[in-house]
Amino acid sequence: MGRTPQHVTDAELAILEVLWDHGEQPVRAIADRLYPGGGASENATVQKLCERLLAKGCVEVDRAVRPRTYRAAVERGDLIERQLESVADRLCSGSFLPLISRLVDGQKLTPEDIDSLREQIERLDQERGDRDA
Amino acid sequence: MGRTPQHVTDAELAILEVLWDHGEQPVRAIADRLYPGGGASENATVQKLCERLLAKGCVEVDRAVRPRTYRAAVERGDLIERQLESVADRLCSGSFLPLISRLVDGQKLTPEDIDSLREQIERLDQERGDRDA
DNA sequence: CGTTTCGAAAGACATTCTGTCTTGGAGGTG
DNA sequence: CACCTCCAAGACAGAATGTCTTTCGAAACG
Repeated sequence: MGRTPQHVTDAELAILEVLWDHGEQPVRAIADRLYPGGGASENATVQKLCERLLAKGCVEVDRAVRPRTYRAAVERGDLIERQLESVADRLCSGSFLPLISRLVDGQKLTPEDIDSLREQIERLDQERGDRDA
Repeated sequence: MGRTPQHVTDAELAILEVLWDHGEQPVRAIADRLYPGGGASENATVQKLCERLLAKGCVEVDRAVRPRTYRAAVERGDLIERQLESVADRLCSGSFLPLISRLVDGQKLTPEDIDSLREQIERLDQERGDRDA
């Protein structure tokens, strides 16, 4: 339902960061973190952003408790994947290999990253071998 | 100079696609491809988009020839890299490993992609070995 | 029970971005 | 010079984005 991979804006992302890092909490608490010393209008801003995130399926709300609490309904990795899909669709006809190739060939990865990547590949190869065998 | 990694919009990307696929050409020719049967206003639209791409450093213009020609100043891979950097900055504090992990672990890669990727890694390892030795 | 405080929801608002179109003028061509 | 193409600048509407105000209902408190 409502799997709507819409774009998450910067201000909305800030909300999600708080929810990811500190868990479920009411609007007020989120606002206190994002706008220390903020007043009523900042609360309303956070409220509006939470509503938009709700419409995008990125957060869920618990209407049972009195100050209603919001919690993230997507993980960081989900958003990463959405964005990567968007890049692949726009620039590579949906293919992901050009993305990876670019990362590997550029100086974007540390030696540790490369190591980790190689292990991941080997693991994948192994799984594939198991299936084929 | 003016290395301005600004966001390239969809309409601008369409211009770049034409330049990538068919090389340097004047506004008129680009418009004919994007708006077959289009009139003067479509030309102006393409003209405006080319100006914006120019401001973003994504195209260059040859002012010597009479109908001035535009050519791409960035490659597809450059844009891919920009976008990946943007995703990494927004969602992973600039780190690229989470992006790769997500790509490899998800079902986003075909077996052929995996093969290609493994070769790329081996090539990198070899270069690294040569340097270290 | 009346009031008073608080949170929720809706909407108003200014700003920016995006795609499109119009205008005015420069620069060749005949 | 008359003409025609092209370029540059800007006008424009619609959407997105971040912020704020207003309103309403429900809970808390006397």
